[in-house]
Amino acid sequence: MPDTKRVTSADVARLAGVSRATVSYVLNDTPRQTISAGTRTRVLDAAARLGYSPSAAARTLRTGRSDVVLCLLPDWPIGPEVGSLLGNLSAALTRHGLTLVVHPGSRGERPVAELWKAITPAAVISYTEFTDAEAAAMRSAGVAVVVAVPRRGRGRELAVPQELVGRRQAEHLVAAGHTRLGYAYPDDQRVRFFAEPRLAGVRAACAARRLPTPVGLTVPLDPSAAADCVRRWQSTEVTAVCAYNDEVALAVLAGARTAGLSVPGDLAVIGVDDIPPARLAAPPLTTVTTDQAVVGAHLAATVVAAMSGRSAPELPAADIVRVVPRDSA
Amino acid sequence: MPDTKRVTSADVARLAGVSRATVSYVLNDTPRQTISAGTRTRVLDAAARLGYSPSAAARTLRTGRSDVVLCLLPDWPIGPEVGSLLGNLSAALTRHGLTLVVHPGSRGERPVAELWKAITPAAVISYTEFTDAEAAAMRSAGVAVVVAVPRRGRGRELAVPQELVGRRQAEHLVAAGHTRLGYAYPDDQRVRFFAEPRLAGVRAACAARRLPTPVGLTVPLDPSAAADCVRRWQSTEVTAVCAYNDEVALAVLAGARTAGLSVPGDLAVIGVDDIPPARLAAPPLTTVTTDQAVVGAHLAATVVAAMSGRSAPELPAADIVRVVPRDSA
DNA sequence: AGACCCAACTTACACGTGTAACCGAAATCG
DNA sequence: CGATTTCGGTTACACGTGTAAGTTGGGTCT
Repeated sequence: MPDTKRVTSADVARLAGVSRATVSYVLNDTPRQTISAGTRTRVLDAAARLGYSPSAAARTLRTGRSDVVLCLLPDWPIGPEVGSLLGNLSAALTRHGLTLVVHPGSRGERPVAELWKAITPAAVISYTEFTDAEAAAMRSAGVAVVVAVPRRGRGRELAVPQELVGRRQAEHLVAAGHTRLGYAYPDDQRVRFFAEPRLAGVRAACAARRLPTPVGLTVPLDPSAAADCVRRWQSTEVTAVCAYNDEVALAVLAGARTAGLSVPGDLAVIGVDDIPPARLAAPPLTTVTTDQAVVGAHLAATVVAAMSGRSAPELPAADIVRVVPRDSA
Repeated sequence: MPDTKRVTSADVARLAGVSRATVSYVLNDTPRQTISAGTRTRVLDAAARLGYSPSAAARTLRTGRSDVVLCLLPDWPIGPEVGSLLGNLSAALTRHGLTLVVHPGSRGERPVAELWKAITPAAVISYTEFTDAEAAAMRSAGVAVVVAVPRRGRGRELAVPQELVGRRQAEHLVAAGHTRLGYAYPDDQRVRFFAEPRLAGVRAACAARRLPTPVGLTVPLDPSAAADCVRRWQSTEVTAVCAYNDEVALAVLAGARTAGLSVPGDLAVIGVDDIPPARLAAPPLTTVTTDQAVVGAHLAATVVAAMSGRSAPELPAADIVRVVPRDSA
């Protein structure tokens, strides 16, 4: 490795025969600063020839803010929906001149506090609450903080209303004539933050229709264990279950198969996410899907709003959560 | 937003009644620099009281390198394996004092060139080849470049040898007595870089045993379309198929079901990845899995090796790819 | 007692950039 | 024709940090 020295704007200036400031003005299209066409092309040419790229560190240091948005991901099992959301979010932020980077949850080895220091992002998106001290520290460093988690205490949620997801599931089953519902709770403690509000949504939908409260069971991703759950549901006269997500729903399907029950005849099942295996299951799985493109765009809009101190826009939640009807319910 | 000014090391120095350099020495535990216990605690105390956190930009600017490793992800459908790999990679890098951030492929809207400038990473991990110009630019900026993609031309691969994955699939089927194999190719053009070498591995295994070359078909993630593929295979006397991954394998399963064939009686199927739905399928899906923890650790080791100019360590490939036997093959 | 060393600091500079302030010349205006 | 604006730049400073190169004063060795 010859370890060539970094090419700086001074090198460009020297080659173009102008001052370093002129280079900066040309490259940043600074308004209210006039540059003759001749020198402009000379500077651009020199920059291209040298392969100049400005130092992000120096720029960030000088201007005080970068165009990087940092997304802190908890230690979740990351599936296609999260991947899709991140892709859409990245695209949406790019449209606003921002750049998304994601930090996967590293088994809590290092506190998040260390990370945002190391990046100096313009904004941080987090799916976990910060301590007040952390939030204050970030604000004082000029970082716009966006917490995309359903806040228990506060009135409105920033993220996709997970209650609504649960409600849609229940509504679909009730519309099909079911009156006694079950809820298939995930075995993974890490996703509790998602599971709780979804279950709450199912409960709310049942309560609104004066139906009995759904009987919840924790369903492991294992056919025989799931079969036990299915038998328990049958013994309590449950005819349809809402699953936390498609994987749990597939477990319920497998459990029903093992227990010798037919779906949806003996038991109807509805999932969440519409992962690719859902439509390949036997029977094809009815599920609830969220339009991640809209969610990504909304999250991006929330970020830019937070950066400019304005308040977040509304998310047209009702329009983006819909049932994908297949054969399992 | 009161927009409090950033607290700098000068503030800490003032409060502790020492010079700014002393603060830096204390906070960085600079070797060969002696600090009395009294001032050390005074500095530490002042820093804690003010909530001081050093400016990453300034530090990066001064030292020339940051401790951030940037991973560029192409526009792939991101599943649990990728998520698991990233989590393990992040943990492994953290163990080396590095921080991982991931950039999800944003539909090619912005060239990657823009991004590494904006982050000033110590290293970049990419799953796509760079142009020579890009690589040169990054090297000249002091970025260690690691390309984790099977290089066609070169002899050895950096990433997990995908050929080996295919070989393992074929070996398992052959060991079960199958002689005429099929290959279920994914419908998604974006994963071609993974699919090609896996298919090559299957071909190689067949050739080594003097078996006919596998008959490849592109299998969409749709039951009836997959059923067509299954019938084609049956008409060419294929008794077992290797699928590109578990999703495609599930499609084959669904196709066989639709076509009225039994698995593994009429057709054996083996997938790749061991995603959670695999064991929930009917029948439970035999699959090939890769130990992502080892891969993550190896990738991290490769990165630190590249940063210090050394050559990459060997990956014990043979030990980490293994078959998960279930009922489908 | 003088030479010397070492602990414990401080002073001073460099990293690469953005931008406010300044400046000469040419053009415009009253 | 003098005053003033506009054009096309340059000089100079600040951002916050790491660290090499001094600078003390007190102790040690010869």
